[in-house]
Amino acid sequence: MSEIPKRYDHTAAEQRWREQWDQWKLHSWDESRPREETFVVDTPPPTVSGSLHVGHVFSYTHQDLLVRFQRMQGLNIAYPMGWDDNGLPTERRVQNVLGIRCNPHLPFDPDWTPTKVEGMKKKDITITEVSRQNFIDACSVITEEDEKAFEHLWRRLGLSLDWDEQYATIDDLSRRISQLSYLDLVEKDQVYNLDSPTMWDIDFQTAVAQAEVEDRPQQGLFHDIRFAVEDGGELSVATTRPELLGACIAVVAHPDDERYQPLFGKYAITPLFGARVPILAADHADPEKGTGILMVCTFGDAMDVEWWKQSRLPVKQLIGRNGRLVPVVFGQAPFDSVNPEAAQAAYDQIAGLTAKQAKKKSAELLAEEGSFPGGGVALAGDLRPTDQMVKFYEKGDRPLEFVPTRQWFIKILEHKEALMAQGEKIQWHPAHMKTRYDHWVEGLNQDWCISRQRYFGVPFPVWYPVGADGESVFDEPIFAAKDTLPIDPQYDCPPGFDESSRDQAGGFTGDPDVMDTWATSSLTPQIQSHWGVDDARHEKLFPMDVRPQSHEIIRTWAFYTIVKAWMHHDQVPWHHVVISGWILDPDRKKMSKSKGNVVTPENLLDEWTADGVRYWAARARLGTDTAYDPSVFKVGKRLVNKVFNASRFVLMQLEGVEGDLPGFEHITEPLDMALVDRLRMTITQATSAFEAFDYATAMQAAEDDFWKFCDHYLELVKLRSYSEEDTAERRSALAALTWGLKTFLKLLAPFLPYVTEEVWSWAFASKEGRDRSVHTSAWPTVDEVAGVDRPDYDGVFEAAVELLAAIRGAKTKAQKSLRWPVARLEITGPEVDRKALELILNDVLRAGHVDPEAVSIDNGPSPEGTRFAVTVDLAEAMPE
RNA sequence: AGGCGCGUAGCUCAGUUGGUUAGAGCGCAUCCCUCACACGGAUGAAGUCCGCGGUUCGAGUCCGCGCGCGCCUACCA
Repeated sequence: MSEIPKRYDHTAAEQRWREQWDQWKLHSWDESRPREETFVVDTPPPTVSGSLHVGHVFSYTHQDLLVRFQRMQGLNIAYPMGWDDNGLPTERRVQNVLGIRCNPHLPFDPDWTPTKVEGMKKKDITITEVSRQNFIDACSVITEEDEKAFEHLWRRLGLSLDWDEQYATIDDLSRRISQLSYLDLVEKDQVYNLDSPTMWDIDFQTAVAQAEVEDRPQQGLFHDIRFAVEDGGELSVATTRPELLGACIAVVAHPDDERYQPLFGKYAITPLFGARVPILAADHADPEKGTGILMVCTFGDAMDVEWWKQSRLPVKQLIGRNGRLVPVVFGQAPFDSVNPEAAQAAYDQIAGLTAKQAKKKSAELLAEEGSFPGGGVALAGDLRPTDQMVKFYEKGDRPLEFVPTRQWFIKILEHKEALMAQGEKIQWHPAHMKTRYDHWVEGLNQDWCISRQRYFGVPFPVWYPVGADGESVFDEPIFAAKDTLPIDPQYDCPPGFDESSRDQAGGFTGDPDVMDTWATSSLTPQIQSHWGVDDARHEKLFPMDVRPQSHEIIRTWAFYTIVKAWMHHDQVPWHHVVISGWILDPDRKKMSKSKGNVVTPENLLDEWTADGVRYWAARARLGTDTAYDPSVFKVGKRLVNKVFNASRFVLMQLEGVEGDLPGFEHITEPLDMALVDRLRMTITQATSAFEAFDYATAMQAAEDDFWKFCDHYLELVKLRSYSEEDTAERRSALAALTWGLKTFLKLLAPFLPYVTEEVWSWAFASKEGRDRSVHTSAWPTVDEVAGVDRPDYDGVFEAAVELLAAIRGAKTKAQKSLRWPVARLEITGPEVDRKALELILNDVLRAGHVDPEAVSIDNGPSPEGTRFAVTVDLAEAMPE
């Protein structure tokens, strides 16, 4: 046994164990072992350019707790680390830090090296355009620093990740597998490209998918606009988007709406632009809302898009990709007008404006005399405020528009049932999180748009022929061969072509878009398993056991991953999804950087120890959002200290022992048997909780019993174990202490990996094999102590605790030290309790400093809720 | 507007299939340096289990209706 320090220096110990674990390769996946002995985790790759905050510490600790339990079960752990450096956050960060922009049409420049412009004045920075490959290289330079920060924190926190298994979502392997996935879906006819109105962010100038859209409340203004009816009369339309009046293709009311039934089939004439538009019946018109009749524009909202698709009416697109109104010519299809000159004069005043500016200007024009056909004012009454929900890109600042563009889609709408069935095959923890998945799948209304008009990302491995007329033939894409991946169609040429025919009539052109980042991160299981690259490895890792993640990305990360695994493999990607909650600040809002309420994790580790911080995370139940409460760190640190000191005490008792530590066959004293019996229950509870992924309950069971071990058992057994003589009584104590401590260390090891390993190394570690580290030692089972008898009566431990508390209470009330001797102790109680008490009476009397001669025990009633009535008379004075 | 979850001590949270007198920690109060630990320990005070109604011998727990909070979906005339 090595020298035991008096105090726990957590900083030094943590560092020492980190290095030792690395040296032992304790967390490495063993590729040679079979799948059934392996536990595979689909680790969430953090967005590396995001900030590190306590939320990360929280959820990554949860994964690690489960992993550590499985490792102690003897399983081979595959727990890799991924980095999400693909996509907009990285693109923006790299642009800002290096002062560059990606231009995928530029050739790769092997001599270019990134230079930081951070801290320079804005006017001194000249933006350099670089090729996509140079941009990707620059990204890896910048993200490397961010990854270092994560890795440093993760290591300090004691996450048992396999650092030899890392990937990044923009690296060659990830790009290769993303492109392979796309080509596989092309072969399976699950992907198509289409020129159609799509949700479009005017600032990022890219298409976005349904999952990336969020609704935000906005205040809109109803404009009541008078339309003339061709055969005479008029109608009034209420709209919040008067700037789209020129895009109006029809006016619709509900088929049952008697007010408008006489008008169906007639035509209306729009004010200002004099367009002749049909008046039609449509189910989506709500008679209660507005005036009950509305204008359909291309495109004001998703309903307009839906209705337009089945209407066969032309598109009159006014909103451009930059969000400004595009120039159009009135009098030419589709912008026909009964008065082209007036229409053009009106439109020229709003062309080039943003939608917001055009809205205001349109209202002014509509309020002018003569704006209504044949004289009068088209804008009726006052503008009326209305609360509306408007679709935004989740990262965007201005509302989405529907703009016709060519995009790639994965078919998901026609697979709702199958995807729902896949959700059924996965165990969700907690179970109610599955309803979020179900709701999302039920509510799908668009196929998955996977193309983005950005520069930094995984390109589509596709080219298009360019016809003799110079137009790209999008219906005849040329796909890359799978064995050439990853490719970039901006540099690489399709088979049979060379660079000279790029973008030439009769030649080819590369697809300019990149994939949605989810198209890559939906493949994290396949990236880790090296699907399509290393079949043997794939078989050993796929499907995985567990996907840990948080609940807000069920509709994206979980959903898309399930989609891909089903389409590629007809399998679920993993058998369990484990959902962590959020850390909320005291106002019950999610902690996030933008709200300025994040706490830097490294300081927490310094102050409260890594184990203490892990304790804090482990206290939160699965899937439950938890208020940030720093007082819990203190409790964690207290537990760490307690483990250290209690262990020191136990091992001091063992100091004189020759040879092996006493085995549990020496456990003969009733109190010691009672300790073993308590631990049987604790082992059972902790194990079944962990098997259900409920680490919080597992920890609570271990922690509660450990405190009882310290506060009660150690106090009771102390004086018996102090004895110098080698008696059976003492040997029983030492055996129980040894086994008890060893078991508690194991039960607490997943939560407090550092301090338990430190203590383990003093007494229990072997040179080789699983017992070298507590973290690979076997998780305790009740079978180990099958040979230890139970005490003859129940409640032995509880009876001892109750009597000792009565003795201590008397001393505390008298404001005496707990060592103060007891002159007389009278105990009365029912027979069954007295029998139990008698089994351990000597231990209690020793711990309470009671002379056995001063005790009387009688049959009699005890007060409600107690076993005994106890009278304690203290001695007059403390003996010298 | 639908759905999911939640509402228990000043605070953060446990509370199994309904079953004596509802628990823990923090905080608070009083006390104790004791040969593992004062980075410790002992003892104690503290609750209308959100409200109303119902089922039941019995409800924090089950059912109904409200109220409040969070989230997920839907909602751009």
